Amino acid sequence: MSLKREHCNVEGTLREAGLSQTARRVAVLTVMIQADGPLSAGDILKRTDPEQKINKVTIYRILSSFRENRIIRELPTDQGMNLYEMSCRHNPSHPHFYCKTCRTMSCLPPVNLSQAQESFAGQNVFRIDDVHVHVTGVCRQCHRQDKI
Amino acid sequence: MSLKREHCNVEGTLREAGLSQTARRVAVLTVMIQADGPLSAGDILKRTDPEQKINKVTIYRILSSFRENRIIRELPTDQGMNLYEMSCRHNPSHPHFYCKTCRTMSCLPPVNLSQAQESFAGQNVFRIDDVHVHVTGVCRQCHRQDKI
DNA sequence: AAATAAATTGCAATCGAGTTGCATTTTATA
DNA sequence: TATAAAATGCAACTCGATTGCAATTTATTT
Ligand SMILES: [Mn+2]
Ligand SMILES: [Mn+2]
Ligand SMILES: [Zn+2]
Ligand SMILES: [Zn+2]
Repeated sequence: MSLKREHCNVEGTLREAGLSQTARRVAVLTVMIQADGPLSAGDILKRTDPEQKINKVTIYRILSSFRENRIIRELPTDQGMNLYEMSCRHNPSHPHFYCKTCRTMSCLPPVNLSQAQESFAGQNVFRIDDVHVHVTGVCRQCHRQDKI
Repeated sequence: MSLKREHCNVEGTLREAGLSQTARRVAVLTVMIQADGPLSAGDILKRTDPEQKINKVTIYRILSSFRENRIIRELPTDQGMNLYEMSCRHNPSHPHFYCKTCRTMSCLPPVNLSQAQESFAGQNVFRIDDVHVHVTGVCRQCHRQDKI
């Protein structure tokens, strides 16, 4: 489920999103593109050049701007913190497996939900306790009330 | 997607789970059974009898025991807090729709994932931004290492 | 290149859902 | 009733994430 091969271009991605090219954004996006799985804000901070000593607030603000621009997607965990991964054409939306024991999230191939239980058996999955589908968007009521 | 009609019995549910019948547990479970959608810990606190003035810590501990006994299931939101709903035979696992605008979570009927986009169109869904499948359990590595 | 306006960043403080330790109260069992 | 076990309240705490504001950096215009 890793990508690596033929992935996004940092400068081009920022330009297309209309985000100015700052050293901080380039550093964070480079980490995200090179990641082989979902990362937490703390993971990202650790993987940036220590010389840059980026503030954690900056990490969160950059992650927010990336999320708003669909450069990354945010994956909530059962532990109350979020993980992040690239959301580009090289990495379309897919299921994730979260191990409650080692608290690691791993990516799973896209699959038909009704076949999920059997299909995930071949992955790094010993036991499945729950399969949860989470749909996000805007409801009719909010659209009617012009909240968006 | 509401239940109401022919739902679980409070005393029987606690007994089957091996949980002692305390006034607090009865109050929380009654709220959960009567709920017409996922509730937050704060929602539950508000819906219990003010005369009982239950402590929020007690709410969280009761929710944990209910979750461990599969009486309820926990639904993480994009806002960093959890919602809870009954996890009994009357309410099998199903997708949820979370509106980013009004921050309300509503239940959706079980559906084939590949048909999700079209199938959810008839619900209180104006626009779908993301369909995320979240699988929870234990990975092979953790099982091998006897962490469980 | 220098000046200006706009956007980004760091720092400290703060938020808030959720947790922990411990004393007190309630429940189950004898 | 007496006793042990479990549940609860209270206060303090954790930690990921957010906010306000001043300082810095970037983009844009002379
Ligand atoms: Mn992934
Ligand atoms: Mn539901
Ligand atoms: Zn694991
Ligand atoms: Zn809404």
